[in-house]
Amino acid sequence: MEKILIVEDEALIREELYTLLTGAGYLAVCVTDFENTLSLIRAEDPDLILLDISLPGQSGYSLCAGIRAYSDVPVLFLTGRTAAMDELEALTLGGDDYITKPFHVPILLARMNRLLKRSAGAKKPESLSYRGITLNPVAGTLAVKGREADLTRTELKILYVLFSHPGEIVPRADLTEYLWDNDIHIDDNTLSVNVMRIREKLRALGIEDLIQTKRGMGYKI
Amino acid sequence: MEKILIVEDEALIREELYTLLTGAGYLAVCVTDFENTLSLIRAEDPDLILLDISLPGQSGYSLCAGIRAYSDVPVLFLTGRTAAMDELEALTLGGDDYITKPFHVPILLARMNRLLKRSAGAKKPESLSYRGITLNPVAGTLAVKGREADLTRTELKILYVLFSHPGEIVPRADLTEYLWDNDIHIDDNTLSVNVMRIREKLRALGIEDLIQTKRGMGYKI
DNA sequence: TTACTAGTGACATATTAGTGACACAGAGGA
DNA sequence: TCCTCTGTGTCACTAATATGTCACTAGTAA
Repeated sequence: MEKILIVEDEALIREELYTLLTGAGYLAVCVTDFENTLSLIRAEDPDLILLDISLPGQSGYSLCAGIRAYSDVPVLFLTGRTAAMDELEALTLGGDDYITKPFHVPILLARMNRLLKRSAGAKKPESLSYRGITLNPVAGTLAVKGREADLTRTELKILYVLFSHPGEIVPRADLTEYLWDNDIHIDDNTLSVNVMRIREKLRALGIEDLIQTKRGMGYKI
Repeated sequence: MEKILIVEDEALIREELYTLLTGAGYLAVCVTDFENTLSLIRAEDPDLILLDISLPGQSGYSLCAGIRAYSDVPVLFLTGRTAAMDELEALTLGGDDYITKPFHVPILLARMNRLLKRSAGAKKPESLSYRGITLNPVAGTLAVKGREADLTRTELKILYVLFSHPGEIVPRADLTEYLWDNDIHIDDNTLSVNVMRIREKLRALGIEDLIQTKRGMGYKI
C-alpha cells in the first residue's frame, strides 16, 4: 500500500484529503507540526507527498527544495488558483506536478496515480546476492556461477524474504503471512512443502544447505 | 530543431502559436485541413503535438486516441477553461498534459519543454536485439540471420515491450495496459492469442522458446 | 522414549495459458 | 458500391502446471 504524506495547514482540507485517500486505498499520513516538517517527512519516507504551497513559516517551495536535496519522491503541489508564475515555479523546482484548489477528486487521483506509476518504474532492486548465489526477482531466477534455475511465484516470494534478511531467522509465521496474507485455512505444512521444492531446485544447481531449518523458530540462509 | 504540429481551428490562435513557436526556435507546422487530420499528422511525424480539444468534426480526444494507436508522440491538449472533466479525460486518454486557454506563454513553453525532454529520453532506438534476434520497430520486422518476418501492430507492440526488458518478467497486466490502455472490456485471453500468433511467426523463422511463459507472473524473453 | 516439528512423495485440482475456429471491421482495389 | 484481404478480438474448448493437501516418515530436543 502506498504511503501518501499530506502537508497542508488548513485542517478542513487536510482531513478531507485524509478521508479521501484512505478511502481510495492509500495509507495517508498527515503533518500537523509545521516546525520540523522536513525531518518529519524524512522520517515518514512516503511514496508521494501532497504539498501545500502556502504553509505557516516555510513555504511549500523551499520545503520541496529541501526534500529534493535527499530524495526523488514525487511531489504534488496543492495551490490556490493564483497567478500563473506559481505554476511555473512549481514545475521548475523539481516538484513533479501540481493541482489547483479546490480540486476535482478524480483529477487528483489521476495525477497521483501518474506520479506514483512513474516513480515506481524508476526504482527497483536489481538483484539480491548471498554467498555467490544471486536471486533475481525481476527475472524470476536464481543463479549461481553460470547455472540458473527458474522459480515459480511462491518459490520466488519465499526466497525473496529470506534473501532480504540474510543470516537472520525468519519465522515460519512471517513467511506464511507474507505468502498467503494470513489466510486462515492454509495448512502450515504447505510452507514446508514449498521450502522442500526450493531445496530440490537448489540441489539441481549444486547448492546444498543454503536454507537452514531452525526448528521451532523458522528458516535462515 | 524540434517539429511542433499545431492542430487548432481558430485561425487567430493558430497564427499566434505559429509565430510564438517559430520565434522560440521550433519548427512549427499548422494543420488547416480538418478532414484527414490523422493521416496528415502521421505524415508530418512531429516531435510534439499541440492539440485543440474542440475541433470541427472529430474531437481532439478521439484524434488523440487515433494518434496513440501508432505513436507515443507527446500531446499537449489546448482546452478552454471548462469543466474539470476535460482535464481528466485528457490525462486518461494518453495525452501527456494539457493547458487551458488563454494560456500563459512561459507556461506553455515550460510544458512543451518538459514533454519534449521526457520523450527524448524515451525515444525508440533503431532496433532492439536479443540473442541474435533483431526487432526493428520502425520497419515492423523481426530478423534473424538473414530471415525476416513482418509483424502486425499488436505483435510489434508486444515484442517491443518484451525486447525492452530482456530477461525480465513482464506481467500480463502491464502488457495489456500498454496495448489497450486499460480498456476494461478487453478479454485477457486476447493477449494469449496474440502471443501465440507471435510464437507461430517465430517458429516459422526457426526460433523456438523465445518467449517464456511464467505462469502466474507474465512473459519473459 | 516421547512429543512435537519439519520433510517427503504422491495426488488432486484450481488456475492459468494455449489453441483453432470464427466473426467483424477497415483498407484498398476493381 | 461491392469484394477481398488482413488484422485483431472473442469464444469454446483443451492443455499444462503450480500449488495446496494428505498421509506418512524422519529428525530433534527434553
